[in-house]
Amino acid sequence: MPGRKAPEETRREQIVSAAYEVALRTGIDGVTLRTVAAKAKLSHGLIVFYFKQKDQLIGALLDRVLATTAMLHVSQDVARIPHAPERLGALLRQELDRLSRDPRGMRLFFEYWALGVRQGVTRRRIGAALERYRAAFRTLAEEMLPTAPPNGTDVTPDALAAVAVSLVSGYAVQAMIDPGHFDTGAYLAAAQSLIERLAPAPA
Amino acid sequence: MPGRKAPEETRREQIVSAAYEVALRTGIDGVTLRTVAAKAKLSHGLIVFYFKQKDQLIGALLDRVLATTAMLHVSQDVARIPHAPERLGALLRQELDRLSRDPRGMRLFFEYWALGVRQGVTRRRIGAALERYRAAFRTLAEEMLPTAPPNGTDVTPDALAAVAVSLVSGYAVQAMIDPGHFDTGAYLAAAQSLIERLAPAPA
DNA sequence: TCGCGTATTGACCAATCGGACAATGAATGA
DNA sequence: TCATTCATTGTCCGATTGGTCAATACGCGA
Repeated sequence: MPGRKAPEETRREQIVSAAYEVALRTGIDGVTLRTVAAKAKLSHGLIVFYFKQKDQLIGALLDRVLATTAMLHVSQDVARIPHAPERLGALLRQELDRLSRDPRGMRLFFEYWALGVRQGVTRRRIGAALERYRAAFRTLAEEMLPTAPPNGTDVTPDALAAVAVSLVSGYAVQAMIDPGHFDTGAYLAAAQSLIERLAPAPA
Repeated sequence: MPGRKAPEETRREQIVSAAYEVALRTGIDGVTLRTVAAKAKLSHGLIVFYFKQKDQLIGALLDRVLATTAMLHVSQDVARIPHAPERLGALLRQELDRLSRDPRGMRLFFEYWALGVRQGVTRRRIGAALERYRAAFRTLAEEMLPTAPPNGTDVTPDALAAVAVSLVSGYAVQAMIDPGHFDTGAYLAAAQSLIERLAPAPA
């Protein structure tokens, strides 16, 4: 039953969505022209029609993965917290919660990350996404660290932001592989305590 | 040229080594009966002879990956440092250095990690390896944290060890994907500073 | 109403995969 | 010395993959 049906740009999005669903269940390896076509209820020839090469579909899928995984959204509730370190701690909690609720996206992120280590294009895009994610934390970090560090040690906002990202991704690595055993509460408490200690006395 | 040549157990090891070399270059996907056979200069039929299923070869390869990646070896030099937090900091530096020198193993670790999220057997083995790695840090953490936490906050040794693991793996995630841009020195300094702040006054 | 362009299909192809298996040659014990 | 054992090879097979392409059905402008 060929013919025109959906507006052009929607088709691509529909296909990527199908690919995303497949990838969430079976990983990048499971994303095949035919599995995606089946999920989208299209012929696999059509997938090739819109994405000339499979790599282009995988590339388009990366966009969605990064958008849903490596994007930091500071909620209103968090933004209202006056004490900066506490705000950072709340943001950390929010991210860990998000990871706990839906770990599937993070797995895809790591799969792409492994790909990116060898693929120049993928690497740059993931690097940029990580940098954006870090930058969001850096804004908070700058408010937390006055020009003169409290204890004489030099903790730059940049480095603090990187540590925050490590705390998030490291949590995923450890907790997702062994959800029953890992003590999320204690982890979060320790992380927040470390951050709290870094700040000058609360206003 | 069939016939007997190498003692039985050596063959398996030789094959796994070949598989490891292949995997370091091309990832798990690149590990194929034929590529491994070529690297080991054997026929691919022989690989099947020793590992009845390809999964068993992949499983055996995981052992090597975990042994070379998620294994914490406390060197003599580090062990000699008297001040506990400083010792932990040195250990952190050692691990980051190790990752910088050879990042390839870590990529394989993450590939297996992504596999493990869905494969029960793989998951348990990676989880156990991570637990061992954490335990090594926990020993140090316990020496650092007296029964009564210094600042009233409850940072358990377990949680501190988990944070240390996060700092290592998080470093890999961020630095390996963008080696030129990431400031390793500042990161290490910040991490060490955070740890230092946690300890009671140095003896 | 009739082409025209194009979105869509399904059949087809070569390559590659994991795995099965008969054939073979070397070492070993009697 | 010879038969037995088994490590080793290469061929073969079915399944799956990414990709090509002719055929086709549908919407739209004339």
